Amino acid sequence: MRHGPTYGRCMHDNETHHENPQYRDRLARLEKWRQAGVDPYGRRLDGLMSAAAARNLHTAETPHDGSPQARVAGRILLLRDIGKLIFISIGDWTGKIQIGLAKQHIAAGWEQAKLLELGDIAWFSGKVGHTKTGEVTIWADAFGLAAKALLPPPEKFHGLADTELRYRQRYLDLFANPDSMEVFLVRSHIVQHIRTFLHERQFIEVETPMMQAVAGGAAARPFVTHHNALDLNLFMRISPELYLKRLLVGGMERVFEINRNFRNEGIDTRHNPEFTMMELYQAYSDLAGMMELTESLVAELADKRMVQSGKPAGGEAALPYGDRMINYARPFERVEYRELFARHVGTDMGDRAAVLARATAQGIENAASMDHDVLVGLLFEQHAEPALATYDRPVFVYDYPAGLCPLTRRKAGNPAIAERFELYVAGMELANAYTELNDPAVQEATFSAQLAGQKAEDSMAKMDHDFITALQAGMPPAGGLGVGIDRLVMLLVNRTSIRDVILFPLMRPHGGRAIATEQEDTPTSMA
RNA sequence: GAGGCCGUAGCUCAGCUGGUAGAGCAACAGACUUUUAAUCUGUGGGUCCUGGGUUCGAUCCCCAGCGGCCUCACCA
Repeated sequence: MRHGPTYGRCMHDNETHHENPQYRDRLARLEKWRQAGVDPYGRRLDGLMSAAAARNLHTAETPHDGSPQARVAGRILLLRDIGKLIFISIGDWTGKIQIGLAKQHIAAGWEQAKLLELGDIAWFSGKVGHTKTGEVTIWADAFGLAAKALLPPPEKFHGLADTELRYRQRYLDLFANPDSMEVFLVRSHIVQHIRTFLHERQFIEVETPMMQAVAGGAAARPFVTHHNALDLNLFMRISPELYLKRLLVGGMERVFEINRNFRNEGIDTRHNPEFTMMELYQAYSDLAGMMELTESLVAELADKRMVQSGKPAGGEAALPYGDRMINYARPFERVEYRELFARHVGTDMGDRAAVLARATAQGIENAASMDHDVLVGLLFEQHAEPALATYDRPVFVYDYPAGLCPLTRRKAGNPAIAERFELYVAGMELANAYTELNDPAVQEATFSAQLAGQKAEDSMAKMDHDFITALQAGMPPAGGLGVGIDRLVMLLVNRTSIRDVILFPLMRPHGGRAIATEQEDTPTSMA
């Protein structure tokens, strides 16, 4: 989209729409800068200090008019012109700092100082002092325009509240709403900490294909795309699992990947079509190893967050989420799938007759002809999962019915149970782990059974023969773990919508489906 | 995909049983050398999401469409 005269909903209107007068006023002011010999779109600035660093230069001994010199740059968020003195608050991604522009100190540049307006990006240098009310202030002796803003910024006190504009024009959200900037800075720190955590445990980070001829490793509908030169339909991956396991076969004993998966499913407060997963595999480990790893990682991250938000480390280990508190103190709660099932469904999950009766009473169609474990899974979702939302601590649910986990090793001495856990926090599935299946014959059989049970419209899944070949070459016994990064961030920064922790969540384009369809018909290549 | 709620000035929001739209901030003109969402005086600014319908008359009622949020379904 080109420069428009306004934000948001009207931006699809073209030149027939009259221009926003504020846009014209700003264009006129841009011309004044040019007439003053200033390029309103500046160049590289050296020797800059962050707003936070500049503020930290100020101490109890600092005199009013300041002593240490600082040079800062940022967006003008507040501007109070009181005649021969202008107070400006600029913001950068470390926070805000006040600038004092006094006519007596600026002299020749005073005319230009009066040209500055809200939203402009500017730099200032001067001494760090304070006002008589104690506000830390850079008393500027030099300044300049770094970039002219032609659009007026959102309201200075309320920020940008319109959720649609916040997601579609995230750049506005980021500079107008400091809380939103904070979310994404914290997100970056969380991901960085995960990498450090895993590197310390001798994992290496890898990248595996996002475009796959066979989309495997999870039960989900994939997106379809096409490679022109090979004239080949490809799927966007729904999981990196089958590739990461190939690396175990190759001898990479501890691998992880933090990257996007794509699932062609619905969108809601916990689901975005593209989402970020951390997936890892550790040779010679198992479910218990994954549980220890997950608990350490999540508890550490929660602890870091508590320290960041000013709570003493080692105290009450709780973080707010929505209208409640989640307590991340170790050890997390552990509960067996079978026990939860019995508690909330009311029968033993191994009791075929009782399960069937319960399912029929529930109104599940064709219950009698359905796989027993699938029925168990349905009843679990209906009764036990909602109960998990009431826990105020993270809960490991472990030992799943084998029929629900085709890529998982069966429990020693109990082939009906798969060595799998899911970690639930505030009712959300946050992590998922397994003792991996490394027997190629069993793997092939479970794949086949899974494919046979698939509905026609879902059967984009195919047998991944090369993966079976890989297992035949020998994969070490291993533990595998997946953690939903977006959801982890949601929990740690207290946002109940996944769109608040994804910079650019998927939005229907303006103009609706018609435009999307037109684009579909357009050739995708110039060649 | 289904249901509920929503779309009003650049931004944040009011707008009664239907009578032709308001505030704050922002903008424009002016005053002001320690403000803190600065203050004070004055001025301008609207396709009330779009298109139909009902009505003497629609921001308001009805229908359809577009977009958003929430709940549900599929999924993690």
